Amino acid sequence: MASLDPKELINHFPLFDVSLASFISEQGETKTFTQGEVLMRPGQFFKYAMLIIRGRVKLYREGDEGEEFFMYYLEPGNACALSMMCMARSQSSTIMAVALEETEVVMIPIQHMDNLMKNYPSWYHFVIETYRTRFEEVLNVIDQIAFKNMDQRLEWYLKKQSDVFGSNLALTHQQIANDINSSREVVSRLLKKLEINGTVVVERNNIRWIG
Amino acid sequence: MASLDPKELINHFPLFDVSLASFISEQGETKTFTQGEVLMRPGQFFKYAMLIIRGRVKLYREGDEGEEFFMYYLEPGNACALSMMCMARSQSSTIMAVALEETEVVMIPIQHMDNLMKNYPSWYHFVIETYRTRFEEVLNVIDQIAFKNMDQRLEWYLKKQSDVFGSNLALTHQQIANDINSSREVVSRLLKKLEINGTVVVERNNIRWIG
DNA sequence: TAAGGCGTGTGACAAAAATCACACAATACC
DNA sequence: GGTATTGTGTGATTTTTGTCACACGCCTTA
Repeated sequence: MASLDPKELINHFPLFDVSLASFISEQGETKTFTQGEVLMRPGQFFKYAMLIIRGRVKLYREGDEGEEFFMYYLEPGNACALSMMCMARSQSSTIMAVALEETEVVMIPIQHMDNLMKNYPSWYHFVIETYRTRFEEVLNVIDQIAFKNMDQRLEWYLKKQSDVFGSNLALTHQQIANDINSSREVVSRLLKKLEINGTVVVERNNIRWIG
Repeated sequence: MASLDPKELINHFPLFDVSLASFISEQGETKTFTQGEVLMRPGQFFKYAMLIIRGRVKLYREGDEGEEFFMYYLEPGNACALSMMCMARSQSSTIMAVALEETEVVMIPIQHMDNLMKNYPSWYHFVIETYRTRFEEVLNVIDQIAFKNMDQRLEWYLKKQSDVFGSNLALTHQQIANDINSSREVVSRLLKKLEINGTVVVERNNIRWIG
């Protein structure tokens, strides 16, 4: 149970001022999720706002028949926007968040929210900034699936992945197909095109993003 | 220039407490947009948070080639979530908001935000609730376009329209096609199916939603 | 090194949706 | 009333994407 150092907190969350960081380090509980563990699932009621300190979390939408659709990752310095809309009466929002690797999270109980909002301007700046970023992200996702074809969506997806993981993407075609809600064969074919095009190199279990 | 009555404000915004309502009625500027006027356009920097008092606003996403994709309506008692993420450095968010009819809006200058957040808990409850609602809405849109076929999307679209406008929808097939980013012919054919199915009655310039 | 699982490649086909071409009915407007 | 405009209906065709069937290579492990 690593104790929470205000300085380290500010390192990850530069918007926080000192008093906020020390408040959170006192009142927040840190929790470590193991790889594959679910941070958030459909219909859940939130008792904590969650800040990512270490690790990586994958957010995706679930369809009625169990399909998945990747939305974005949370990294250290991010917060889970949905967890901060915590006053919500528990609605069955079908969104899933799972830890991609071992992930350390600061959990702030919701009863502190009023206090935080009222007395720590840097907190609500952070909250608003978090919402804004995620909203933009989700709007971009809509652009892709509303206006673009599979080939462009695939390219956009790979670029987004490489922003997070670097140019070597340890992904199978099947995993990609799941993330963009397509099928393995289609992904294989489109990847081949991109390879000819020179934007990727396709290897077994690995895709090198050239751009 | 209708003066702003705190009581009327609370009528539309039941989450507001009295002190908040009177602050807003003093500091907010009311503005009336005419039909078709743009409240918000791509790349705009916000100077005001906008609350809808009267009328109706249509929000949609614009594609690179000028395509439109309908997202949701704002009605009296709603606020424009994006306008409240106003501290943002002006990002070219390609979202459009236009008045569907004559629409009255309370504009709250952003310099009051800190004060509102700090001293009016009912304000930030309202802000969070606004974000939450819109986020959910946008996630539902993603569900539709990610997981559903055109026929289901059309049905969902019509249902959403009827929630706002009642069962008589004064829409042409072309307008619908624009909103869901499809083509007129496809919409015509699917509407015919829905009519046989018994969920709508198709008339010229009008669709009766039966459900 | 043989066997089996997993990841990938590919052709043939099916389904969904977009596009093209045109007919025609309802309404608006002279 | 006649004409133009706008909205709708419908077949034929194309494009895009998904599905099926199967081959094959790589990698693990027994």
